[in-house]
Amino acid sequence: MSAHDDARAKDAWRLMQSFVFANDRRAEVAAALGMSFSRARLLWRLDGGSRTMSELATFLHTDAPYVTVIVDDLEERGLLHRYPHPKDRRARLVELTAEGERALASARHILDAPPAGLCVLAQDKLEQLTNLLGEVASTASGALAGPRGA
Amino acid sequence: MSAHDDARAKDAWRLMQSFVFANDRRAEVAAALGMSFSRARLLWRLDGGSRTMSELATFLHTDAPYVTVIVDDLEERGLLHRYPHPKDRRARLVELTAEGERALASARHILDAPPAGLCVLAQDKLEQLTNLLGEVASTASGALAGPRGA
DNA sequence: CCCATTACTTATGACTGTACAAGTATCTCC
DNA sequence: GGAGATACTTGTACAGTCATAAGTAATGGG
Repeated sequence: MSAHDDARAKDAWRLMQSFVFANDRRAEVAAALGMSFSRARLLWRLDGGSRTMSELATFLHTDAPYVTVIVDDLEERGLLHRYPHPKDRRARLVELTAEGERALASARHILDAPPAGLCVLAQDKLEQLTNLLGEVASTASGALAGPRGA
Repeated sequence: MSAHDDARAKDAWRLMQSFVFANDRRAEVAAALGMSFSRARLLWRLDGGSRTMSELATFLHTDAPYVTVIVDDLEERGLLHRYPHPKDRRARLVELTAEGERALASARHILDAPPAGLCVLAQDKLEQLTNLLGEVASTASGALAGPRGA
């Protein structure tokens, strides 16, 4: 890749990063759910099924004791519950409650609202942008799971 | 705007947000500088010239007492220094030291490195993406200042 | 069978960040 | 000229984040 391409990738990255940071919704999600964003991210991870405590620790990039604290808190709020692992009696599984799913839907609703800057783009350009971003995403080979915030 | 456009804007936003979150560099910046990301953001704000304490408080969305604490810390590390306002003896101005500028350059270097997913895009597509993002940015009428993290 | 490892929990401590109260010094406007 | 507001600082309390140490219970491989 030429220096020109590298400069261009840098421009694109800077524009993208600035735009996402300028339209940061994490505080809004945290406020709407009445919890920190990292708790919301844990709920997000439980979308699609149960997880073990250690898997949640890996996902959140944190140590097991702190996951215990977070899961305690969310369980106390009625958003998830723990239950024994069917095969490994050391392990616990965690799944969303109905109320947790509602909280998650609320968070998704906030996060997914596109900023004004995107909405006013011409239809053909919006389609182009989406296709290009889709290509970037598939090239990055990352599953489009929930966002990873601080 | 039609429902179709709205759905398309949503897709673009979701792809963009996921990509930026998946390539979140704030922890890396914090680790490299040995400080929290909000301290790094304060340094970023001083790029381009001095600011008053109250202006920094506004920028960081925090109370004045905490800005005092952060500025105390950064001054103690030799990254910035305070000096009296020439016209308002109540106010203090804050500016980067040479070492603070070096720290800022280091942070910028980390933040600006484009993720692999962008670098492998074809040259013509990369150019298209950059142009579209530039249009989004100018439409959003937001100055491309430093990123705003949590 | 036993030991090292794993899964999770409890306890503790440090740092980050928010918020409020109260203080000093200064500015501005009536 | 003085009262009210502003700029910043000091102090305090609290919540969140995140780490380490040590504990119990269970697993798996030698």
